[in-house]
This record gives sequence, structure tokens and C-alpha cells, in this order.
Amino acid sequence: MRSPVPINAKPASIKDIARLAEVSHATVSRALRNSPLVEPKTAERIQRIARESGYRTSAAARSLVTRRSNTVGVVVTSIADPFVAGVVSGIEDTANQHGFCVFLANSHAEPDREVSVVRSFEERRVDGIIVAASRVGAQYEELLSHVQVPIVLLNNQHPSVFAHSVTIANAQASIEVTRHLIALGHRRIAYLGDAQGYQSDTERFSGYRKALRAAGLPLDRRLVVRGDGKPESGRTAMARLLVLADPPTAVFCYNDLSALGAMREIRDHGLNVPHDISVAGFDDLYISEYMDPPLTTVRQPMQQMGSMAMERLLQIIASGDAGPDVEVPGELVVRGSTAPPKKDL
Amino acid sequence: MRSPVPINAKPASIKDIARLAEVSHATVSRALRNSPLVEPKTAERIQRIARESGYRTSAAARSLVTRRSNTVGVVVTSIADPFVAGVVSGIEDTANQHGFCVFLANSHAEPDREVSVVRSFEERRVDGIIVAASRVGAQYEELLSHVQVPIVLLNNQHPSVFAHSVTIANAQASIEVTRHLIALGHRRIAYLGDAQGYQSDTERFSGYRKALRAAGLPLDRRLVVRGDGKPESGRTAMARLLVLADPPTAVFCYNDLSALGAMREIRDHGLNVPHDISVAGFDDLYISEYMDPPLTTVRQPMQQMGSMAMERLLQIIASGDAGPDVEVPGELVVRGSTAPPKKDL
DNA sequence: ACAGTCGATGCACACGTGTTCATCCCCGTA
DNA sequence: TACGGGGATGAACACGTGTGCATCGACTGT
Repeated sequence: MRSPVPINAKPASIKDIARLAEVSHATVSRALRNSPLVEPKTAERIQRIARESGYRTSAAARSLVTRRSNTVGVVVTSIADPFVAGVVSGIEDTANQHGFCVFLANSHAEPDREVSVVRSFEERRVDGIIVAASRVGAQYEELLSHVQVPIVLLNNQHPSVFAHSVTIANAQASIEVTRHLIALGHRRIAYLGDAQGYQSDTERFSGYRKALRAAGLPLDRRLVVRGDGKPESGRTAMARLLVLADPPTAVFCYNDLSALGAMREIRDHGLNVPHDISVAGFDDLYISEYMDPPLTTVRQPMQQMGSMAMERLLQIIASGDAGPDVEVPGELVVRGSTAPPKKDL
Repeated sequence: MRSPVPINAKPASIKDIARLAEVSHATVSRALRNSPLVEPKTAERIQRIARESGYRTSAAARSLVTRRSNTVGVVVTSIADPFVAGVVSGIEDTANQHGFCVFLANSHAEPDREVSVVRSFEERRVDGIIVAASRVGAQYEELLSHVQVPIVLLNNQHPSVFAHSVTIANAQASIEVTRHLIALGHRRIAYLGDAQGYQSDTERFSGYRKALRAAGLPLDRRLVVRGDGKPESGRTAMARLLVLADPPTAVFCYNDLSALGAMREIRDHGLNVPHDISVAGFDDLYISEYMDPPLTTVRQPMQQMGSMAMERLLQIIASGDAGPDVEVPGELVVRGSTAPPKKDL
């Protein structure tokens, strides 16, 4: 069942190549890196020999002397979250483009995992860390602030000193969503948020509140419910709204997955989206335009944000610093899940 | 904006700890690994000093001598694919559990990326590789067969010698889906597949064919269309089916994302799922039960499959070999997207 | 012909860790 | 007291690569 090559054959080293080419290992080292110090002809010969013998430079040995691993660590709550997956995809693409490899680790928002992951990254001497965990508790902050390599936070700009960030304009985008619902004629608009203490939730809720206030609408605390950002909890949170004596005519959801669950619950109550209740989300997952009805939401350029975070990190690694924190705008995408409320309400 | 710690401060080495503890670096090495050779009292003292000075063992230096990196490489077509993300989540969880870190790399099914990724993994001396790329072309196979570390293929058992595999019982599950549609009374059942030459597609199609034959139904080539596994191509492929003079009354889709697009196209033609056309998928993404209607599909235990692949790899790394290849069964999950065909057809 | 210059290459050390072997010290026993 | 044994520790080498410095040969200009 296995290849004919013995599995424990130790890989060819630079010295093996040197012996074959009848030069010193120093010359091989230079030749393989295309140093101008070595004569073109011998360089070519050495490279040919290396190629033929399947030589692969040992990144471990190299990084030991260069103090660079060309490696970054990425911590996420869960890669199974489609938003996170989009971001990581962007990160990996630009990392690969620059010769970097990415270590991926789930934290599942468990403090134990968080410390073990960061420790592991430190041991592996990553050149930088990207945290897309959305929640940076006090203990986690303490941990990260002692890390010796640059850190970029994604969707979590931290008030403190130890990290740079790439975020989306949560408040502004939320204002636009809420304004959109108000403009349609809604007056009882619910907020279905996330209870895990994410900064994004705080900011999105604050945008929702501001828009209400600007329109002279009251903030009804009973219309504010929270889940965990997954469909099932969106569903149960929506259920709490539907049993109200005076249920909302529109719901602004923390993210598209919550909205998915909310829509499901609404249908199961025999109501129609958007005819009876309008639903808006946040993220614009690439399934969202295929939902029935297609979901009104805020487009968050996930891949691009990941890409920006990575480029930012690379710049810090190279030049020691990057400019001010980046905030990308969100784009309101109006689709079929939002409509004017029924006249008789 | 930065931590007070100078960024280029070189991390404490084992020798620094040795100096502080007034012992040799050998003793430190032993103490940190809890070797019985060192006196418990001094071991404790050394560990305290190491902890206080924030020492982190250099994985690079260690792996240089141990010839083990405690690292695995994972190649996927795209982490943005929710199925892939589920699998990778399972992989990472069990890897982390065993002290391993995972390198994640997208290949985007581009041959260039594939070779560069594998080369990069080799340089980093990963202890093993998991390929969840679903497609292993001739060139890729040639590449992988020369790799010196164990390889586990996911959903792509390869007839050759160089790799182990974890797969789902594609053919059997597809037979069950098709049988389910036949049992509902359908006689014109389409197959909406994947055109990228994935083995999964071949097997699922073959299951579809077998079930038709077993029921004495003819295979109509016009009812077989293919896309790329994403919603948009599911939509366009469905469009080709809808313009037929005698369109199908049911569609079995290669995966849930294709089904999502197909359902959208059906609705856009003013038709109803499942009343006019039944739709079945494959994967059971965790959004699928929230679709409208909820999707009939085959549950593929993504996380568990990832976990199994990783455990398999670990076993090969540890003991040199693992048993025969693993095939997990798929579970037909019947939901609202499939129903008997209209009587008048 | 000779000194000086420059291009190409080798020598030797460093990076941080694990491990074998030797050394040293302390204790018990003959 | 002398000897042996065992437990704890240090010295030294190896892992594979990069690089400063020395060396060596060839070429140029006088």
C-alpha cells in the first residue's frame, strides 16, 4: 500500500548536494538562493543536481539562522463559520502569494484553547498572528499583549496598544439597514443580536439604536433579543419575538445565519417573509442571495478583508509598522426579504 | 500603538535559562521535558524560571534534531466551500488535541498552486499531508507519489499505492437518494453533477445510474447536466433542464450548493419545489435544513470525516501503517424538498 | 615580471535543541 | 579505609542552513 521509497529515508541535505556537486555546502547554499557570488555555470549545475535529487531546503534549519519562519498563525473561533471561512480564504491566498504558510487553529471561544493555540504559535516562531475570533476577553488580551510578534485583529479593533486591526464599519452599515427598514414604513423593528460579547454586536446594536433615535422612534427593550450567531439560536430568539402581544414588523439580524433561522421560525408560524415580517441580515454570505426570499443584508467583503489583514501583517513584519487601522465600508444590498409592512398594522 | 516590548528582542533560548538557573543547557532541556534524570527539586526550579521569563521552546530547533515537526499539511480546493470547512474543522480539532498544528492551503484546483503548496509542505517538513482536494489529476498524482511523508486522501480513494483514504459511500448513498425519488413516483429524474472530474461525481452518478437500471428506468442523457458545484452553476445547469420539451420531475444534485442554485432557478421559472419539481442534494450542510423548503439530502459527517482522516494520519505517523481504507456510510435525510410528482404528468 | 585587484570558493562559526557519554559526588558495604 | 554503585550533572556532538572572513587563482596595468 505504500510507495517504494522507504518512509524513514532522511531527506537530502545541503551537504549531500555539495558532495554530489563536489563543492562546499556554502556554495550550494548560495547557488540555491541565486546569489551573485557564485559563478552562473556552477550555480546552474548545482541547481540541476538539487532538482534531480529532489532536494528541499529545510525551513526549520533556515529559520533557525534567519530568525524568520515565513509563517503566520491564524486564530478563529470556528472555521466552520462561513464568514470566517471566507476571511481565511482571503488570508491564505495573499499569504501564499508572498511565500508564507498559514497555521490555522480553532479556539471555539474556549479560554484553554486560546492559550494553548497562542503558545503553540509562539513555539513555532510565527512571524505574525491574525485573530479573527471576534471576542477578546480580558484574559485573552493579557495573553496577546505579551506576544512578541505583530498581531492584527479582524473585526475587533481593540482600544489598547498591542495590535492593529481591520474592521468593517459596523455602526454605519447598521444605521443604513435600520434606515432602510424605517424608510419602508416600519415602526416596530427588532434587533436579533449575539450574546457572546462580540464587539461587532455592540457596534451593530449601537447603529440600530442611533437610526431609531434619529427617526424619533422609541427603543423597545422587548424587541431586542440575542442568540449565538447560528441558525438554531436565531430561530429560538425569533420565537421569543413572535409571542409578544405586539410583535415587530421587521427584524434586523446580527448576521445572515441568524436571519436564516429567524426566517425559518417565521415561516413555521405560518407567516410570510417579507409580507408579514421583513428580515435583514449582515455578512452577505454567498448563499444569501439564493435564499427564499433572497436576503437583504450588508455585504462584507470577507475575502478582501482577510487579504487586507494579511497584507497589513506583512507590511508590519517587513517595515516594522503599518499606517492607521483600516475600516472598510459595508454595502447595503437590498433584496426580497424586506418590504413595506402590511397596511393594517 | 505597540507593546512596550521591543519587537526584535530575540526570544529567550535554553541557554539563557541555563545561565539564570546556573546549570548546563542539557539539564534545562531535560527538566523542561520532565525527564526522570533530573532531580525533582532542580527541575521545579528550572521550570519556574522558564515560566517567569516567558520561555518558549523553539519548535524549529527541536524538529531539526528530532526529525519531527508535529505538523501536518492540509490541501483543499477552497476553504470557502462549506463542506471543506466542516472537514477542516474536524481535522484541526483532533490535530490540536494531539499537539499538532495544521498548515492550511487552498489549491483552487490550479496545478501551479498544487505543486507550490506541496513543495512548501515538504520544505516545512510536515509529518503528513491530508488532501481534501477531491480531484487528483495525473500530474498531481505524480507529484504526491514522490512525497516522503504519509498522505491521506479525503473523498478520493486512489487506485494507486501512495496514499490511504477516508471516503463516504458515494454510490450507495446515491442509490438510496434515487430510490427514494423513484419510490415517490418519479420517472424522469435528472442528475445535476460536477464537471471538474471529481471522483465523488463519478461515483454519485454511477449510483444514480444503478438505481435507475434496477427500477427498469431508462437513462436519458439529456437529463444529465453538470456544473462546478457552486450555486450559480447549479442554477445555469438547472436552466438547461427546464427548457427541455419534457423536463424532469425530480433532480438529484451533486451537492447542496448546486441544489440551492437549482431551487432558485426553479422558483424563478414560476415553479414550486417540491410540488412541480423535487430536489435532492448531497452533504447536509448545516444551512440545508433551514432552506425553504428544507432540503432532502445525504448527511455527510464532515467534522467526523476530518477527524477520522487526522486520526488515521497520526496512526500512520506513529506506527508506520494504518489498517484498510475507511468508508463511512451516508445517511439519507428526507425533508420537504422532495414529494410525489403531480398526477397530471 | 610584479604588485594590485577582483571574482569565485572554502572554512568555520552560529542558530537552539536533544542525547550519548563521561565525570563527579555521595553513600553503603566489605 | 577502600571500593563499588548509582544518581545527578556537564561536556560535546549532531541536526541543516546562512554568512563573515580568509584564501586562491586569474587578470590588469605599469
